[in-house]
Amino acid sequence: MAVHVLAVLAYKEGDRITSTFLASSVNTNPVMIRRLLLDLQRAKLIETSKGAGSGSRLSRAPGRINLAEIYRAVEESESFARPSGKPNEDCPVGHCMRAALDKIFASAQGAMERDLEKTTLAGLIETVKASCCPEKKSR
Amino acid sequence: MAVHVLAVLAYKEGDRITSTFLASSVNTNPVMIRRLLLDLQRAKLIETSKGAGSGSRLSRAPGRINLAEIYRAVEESESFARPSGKPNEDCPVGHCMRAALDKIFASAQGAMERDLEKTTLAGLIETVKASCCPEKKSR
DNA sequence: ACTAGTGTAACCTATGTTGTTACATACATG
DNA sequence: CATGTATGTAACAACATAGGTTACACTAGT
Repeated sequence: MAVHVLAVLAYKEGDRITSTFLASSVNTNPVMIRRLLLDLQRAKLIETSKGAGSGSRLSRAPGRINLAEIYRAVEESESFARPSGKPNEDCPVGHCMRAALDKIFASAQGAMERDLEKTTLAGLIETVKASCCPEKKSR
Repeated sequence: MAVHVLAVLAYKEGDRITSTFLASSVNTNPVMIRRLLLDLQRAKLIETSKGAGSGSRLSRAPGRINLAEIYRAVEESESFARPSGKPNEDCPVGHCMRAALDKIFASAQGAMERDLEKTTLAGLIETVKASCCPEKKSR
């Protein structure tokens, strides 16, 4: 969903878009969008200004933003891979295993992000345009 | 957690272990374990027999089981990456984007699994033994 | 000052996950 | 064959989490 928002921002490159507009575009409500925008701001992917006539825009060209960055920007607040964060160290082996697994899993996640880095926001948009929009142009 | 269970089974290689034993080892209850074992059976990672004096054991040597298999065995029933499965196709671009994203994400997940394939259950256990157990040997 | 917008908190609801109890079934053993 | 042990599975409560809603303070352009 973060990607969807970024894609809209990329589409209207340079313009400041309000969270209300984004919300209706992604079909959710402004608050969810704003919560998401905060993450993206922290990741320096967008710039947001306050006050009347303001909104958000990309802080970089869509060709210089890759999907791994977006993933990271939202992933850390969604903390995947740690659903069972029990400090339940009843057996020492379990705790050691966790440490070992964390390392292995971090490596795997690294591999995944390296793959995501290969796609930029601009590239994604082109793919979308090419693969789908010709079929149905209106609406 | 699935890995934890498999590790115990690997540790007691060949023996049939009851779900009750595994449950206390992982500090959960037998039903959770059995639910997990069903996934692992489907993935042909373990064999389980019914009746008295029965239980589960690995169906292959721990050196021939890699973490990607385990991940796949449990992941499909946990269906990660599809949390927002809304059929909410209010805008056509959104639907196309989803398709494109699915492809990209599948690729990324593939990269991750390829990384996980590099570690076998036996390898993991060795790592655990080497990195941790020497420090505290008892309990 | 007024208005349009963000940032943020409090709260509710729906959904999923975990834990628990219960029971039918299967099988090994005496 | 009777019995005890273990799995498979369903039903349900307890809990955690995500998503949505409302409300309100604050900021900046007009």
